[in-house]
Amino acid sequence: MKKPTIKDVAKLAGVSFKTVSRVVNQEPNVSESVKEKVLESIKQLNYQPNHTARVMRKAPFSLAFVYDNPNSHYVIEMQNGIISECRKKGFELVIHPTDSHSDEVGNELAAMIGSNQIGGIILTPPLSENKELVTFLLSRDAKVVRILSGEQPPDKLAPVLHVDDVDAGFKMTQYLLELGHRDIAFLGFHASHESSLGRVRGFKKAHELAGLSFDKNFIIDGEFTFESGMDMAKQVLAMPKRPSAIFACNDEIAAGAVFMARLNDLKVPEDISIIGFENSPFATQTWPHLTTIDQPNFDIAATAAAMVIEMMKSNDVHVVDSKGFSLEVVIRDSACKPSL
Amino acid sequence: MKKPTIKDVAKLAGVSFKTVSRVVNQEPNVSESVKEKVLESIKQLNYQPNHTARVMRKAPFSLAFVYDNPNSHYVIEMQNGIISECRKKGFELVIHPTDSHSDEVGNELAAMIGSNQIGGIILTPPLSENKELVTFLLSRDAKVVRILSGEQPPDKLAPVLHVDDVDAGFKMTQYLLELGHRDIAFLGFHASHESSLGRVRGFKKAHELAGLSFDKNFIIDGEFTFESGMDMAKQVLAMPKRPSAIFACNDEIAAGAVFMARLNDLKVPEDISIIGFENSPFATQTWPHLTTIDQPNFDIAATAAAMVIEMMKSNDVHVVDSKGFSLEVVIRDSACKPSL
DNA sequence: AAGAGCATTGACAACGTTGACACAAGTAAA
DNA sequence: TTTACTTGTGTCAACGTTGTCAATGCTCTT
Repeated sequence: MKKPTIKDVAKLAGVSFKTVSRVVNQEPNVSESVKEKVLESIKQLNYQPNHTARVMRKAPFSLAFVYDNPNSHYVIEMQNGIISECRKKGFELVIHPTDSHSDEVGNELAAMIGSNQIGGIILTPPLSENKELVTFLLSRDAKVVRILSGEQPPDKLAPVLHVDDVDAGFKMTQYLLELGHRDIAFLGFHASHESSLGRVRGFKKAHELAGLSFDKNFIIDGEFTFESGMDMAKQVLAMPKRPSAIFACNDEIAAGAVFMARLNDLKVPEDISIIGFENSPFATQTWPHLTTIDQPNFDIAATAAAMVIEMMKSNDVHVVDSKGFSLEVVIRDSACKPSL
Repeated sequence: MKKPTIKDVAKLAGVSFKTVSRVVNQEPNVSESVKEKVLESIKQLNYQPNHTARVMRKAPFSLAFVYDNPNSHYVIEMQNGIISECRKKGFELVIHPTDSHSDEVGNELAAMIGSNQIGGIILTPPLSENKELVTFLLSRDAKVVRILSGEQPPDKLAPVLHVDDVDAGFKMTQYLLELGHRDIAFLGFHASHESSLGRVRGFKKAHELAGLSFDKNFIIDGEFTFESGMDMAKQVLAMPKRPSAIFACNDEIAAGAVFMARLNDLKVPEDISIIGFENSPFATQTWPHLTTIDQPNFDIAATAAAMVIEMMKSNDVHVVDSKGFSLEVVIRDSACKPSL
């Protein structure tokens, strides 16, 4: 049995296929009686408008989510956020994992735009930091939304969802300072990592504002991994003046640090407070549960999707404004007042 | 500047647009000289065939990956496997997260099939176990491939990729028995979870084959989470006759068990061996690194994708056969010979 | 040299939809 | 009563491809 087309419905309802099209698209100027008849026929034949033909006459109903991120939790949260918005609006999501070190991304995306497969693109770091890429995509008529770390959008090229890492780092540090900690180690400094830079900046800012100095040796370089977290914690715990708290740049580092603390017979948080960043599953899969910063990835992604869809619908880049997201401290069990 | 169409290319090259179509589709019977001219024009105009129009005349070039799984690592690995295959074959992936408890899945997918958005579907557990759903989708002309746990495909409805959990459970248990363990606890029995059932079956089989009995009290019910792992380990460690090894049904459980062992001042693996299952990032993000079973999710997914694509291309369900995957033990540092 | 056969190319319809426009009938304004 | 506008409906072209078939010209038989 072939799939029914609009013409089959029209024949059954005894009207022209254009009238059926009108009913399907909820256009005005269809009499109640006819509309009813048509809807009846649609149900009877189980008719589904052909999405492809539709796209051909209108614009693409798909957007691409481009990522280059080893953190599957992050990707899935973003992805789910985008999808939830797409479902609401009747759009489709095409995912595009990539390697940001490859020059191919731009061309691949351009090809998808050019072939009408997608109309919009959501870019995450570090791709979203690549100004050339954005400009190139824009020149190809893509609607682009970027998710970036930073207090403010860096330019006016395309709308940006900026996540305020400085503020988050500031809040978290302030929380630790208020608990009474004075010697806080920062684990996970990474010069080429925007988020890391923002978080240290907030870390410093909080100290300055409180009129406190901090030991530069307490800022440790490292990767965003469990193992690097163990290494960095090892360094820090071996120092003559051991910190009373550890600010880990993400939850994996924090989990590694917690583990290393235990290996050194230190209880968390009684002997040493350790906080994370991201509120990933890790945060509740380690013991104690991590006090951390919640990054509302799902919401950010959903907002980004809503923006691109808006831009695609109105065919205008300037229909939406950039938007900032501030992150909040989630208090759990891995930090407390320092022991005297 | 509008996107160039096949007709623009034809005009520039001074041939009919049908000839251009032939060149683009690499059809035979085009003279070298003409082909060259056309390719030149294509490059000059930066022409991209309109994917949508193409789909309308042929069949859909998209397949759906349907999942209902809280494990983001699993989802991402599958997803990446499918995409890698899609890229090679010029297909597109549409992801469809869902709630298997909802009755909507079938209708949603049927709508996507009906509207020509997708042609094939890859189903993962527990959705793939739902025979009604499969039958329904098949009746809607979908090409379906299922990924299931089990030694053999349960029916001939649609091709199945079956992962042999019994064999894997068997191998892992055998490994522990060969190390010399005689009291092994099984953490994570779950009556409605096919994989879990298979793994226990292998666990029992290995004992039987070795002519050994096992303590039924050592088979503990629980969820596939870190916290449940802690709970179950707690139960088992409190038993009068403490096991010398723990068979955890997945890596999260194992990580929870490792943690609980440490809380009880037991060294892993010296005092107690703990093995995982799945070889997720968890396995190397806990200390010691977990001896576990590797599940080649990426390969399984890629194979599944290749199958669906084959079925879509030839428009025949019987063009591919079901396929079994056997899993292998990955030896790391969390299991050793029992102390005497 | 003439017909058969093949390689090359083009004209045209078709896919299933939407948009532009036409037309008939009904309704309000003159 | 005529005019003009509104409402409901239909006809047809168009979107950018691919499939069908016909036309051309060439080579190969005999």
